[in-house]
Amino acid sequence: MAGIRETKKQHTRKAIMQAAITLFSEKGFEKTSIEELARTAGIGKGTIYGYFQTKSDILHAFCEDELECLHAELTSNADQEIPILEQMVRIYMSEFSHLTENREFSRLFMQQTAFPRDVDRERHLANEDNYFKLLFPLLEKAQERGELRREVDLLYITGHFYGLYLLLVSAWFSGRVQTEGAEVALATLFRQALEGLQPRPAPLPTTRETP
Amino acid sequence: MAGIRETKKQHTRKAIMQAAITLFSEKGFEKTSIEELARTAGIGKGTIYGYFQTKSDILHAFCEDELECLHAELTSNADQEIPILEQMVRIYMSEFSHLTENREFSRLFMQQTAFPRDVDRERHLANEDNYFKLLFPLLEKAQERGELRREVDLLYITGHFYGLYLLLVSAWFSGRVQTEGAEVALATLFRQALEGLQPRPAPLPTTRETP
DNA sequence: CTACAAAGTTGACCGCGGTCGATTATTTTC
DNA sequence: GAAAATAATCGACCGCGGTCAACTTTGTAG
Repeated sequence: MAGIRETKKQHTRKAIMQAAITLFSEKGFEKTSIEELARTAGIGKGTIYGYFQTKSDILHAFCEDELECLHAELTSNADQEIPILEQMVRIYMSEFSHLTENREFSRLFMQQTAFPRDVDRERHLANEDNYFKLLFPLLEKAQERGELRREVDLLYITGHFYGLYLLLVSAWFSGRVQTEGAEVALATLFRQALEGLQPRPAPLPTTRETP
Repeated sequence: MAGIRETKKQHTRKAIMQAAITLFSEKGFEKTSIEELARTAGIGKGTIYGYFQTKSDILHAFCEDELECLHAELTSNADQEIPILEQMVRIYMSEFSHLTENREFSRLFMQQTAFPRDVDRERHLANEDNYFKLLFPLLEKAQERGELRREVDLLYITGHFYGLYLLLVSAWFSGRVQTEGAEVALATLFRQALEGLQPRPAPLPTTRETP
């Protein structure tokens, strides 16, 4: 038996998602009401809550799809031979350019991603682990090539890049960084992180100039 | 003339803030309704909107007070002679320990701080500038002492520390970092940022345990 | 003091996100 | 097949944040 119920459920879920994509893109997340969403999907208002717990959850589901797609894209495009700096810039700029496509949308997404509610913690960690699966191999290779210090934990290295990415996004939302200047800024930050903020020790361990 | 109006306004504002502090601390931000807030402050619901534009604004006002207090505390405690690493850890751990005191509260605050709505942009930038005023002198001194590269823009240096702080907070909210482990994690990240993620070209002249 | 203008206050009202018990559709049991 | 059990759907309903036109209080001009 195919299971009429299961079929219908899948169909309804698709309908909700489709309506969400349409309406969110058309008039934005905030301006779209649940009632309108339900009407567009051809179902009752309450039904939505059988599929998603909150309005934001619908956004999340949508973003997760996007992210999955993005990951797939990155995984296939990942060129493990180019310098790690360039790899990281590419990856995070791909993400960033998704952000710029819908500002309001992305604000909510970033707010929930960076500082998730306790309820979303599990899902959030799973998402992050996916990220690690993507990044770790690249970073390991870079370690082997001698581009990254071997004694630094991969989790920390990931953290550095992600932290600087958060900074960039934050600066973008606050208007301190424009869309056009983002790539340069990110590349600069990444390069500085690689090279270190303190002066590199001179080839000859000469003493300080001024005591 | 004392100005009855001005006096009353100040008084009302104080009353709202006082009610907010009480109720937010007691039952949390989300669980406190504007109506209850108004009742507690002894005024009508609509009056609140003569003083604050949104419910979040009340939170913001409260947080700004906190921040101002924090800044004052930091400015007076700032010891410009200790290593910059330690200075930065102290400053950001002060902030962090404020966060841990009220989780729900802080989530909202961080969400709005890191990814502010366009409406709040101006206020946000002003806040950040305050931060810079606090940090820049310390960083400049560190540059002069040779602890930080002189050719790196102070804005970028600030960015590095702030980005890693964002990361830490994010990891704390997602449960990846516990409250107790935060300081060690942050210090590690900061140290790595200073030293750089790529292998140093020459060994550090300071200490060297294992060849 | 009076009349008028300006500023401040108010609660009924709106639309929203989210809940819930009643209703309908599907599956299981016999 | 019918009947019982379970799952899915629905929209009236709730409390909330936020608005607004009517109203009250304060300041000012003659």
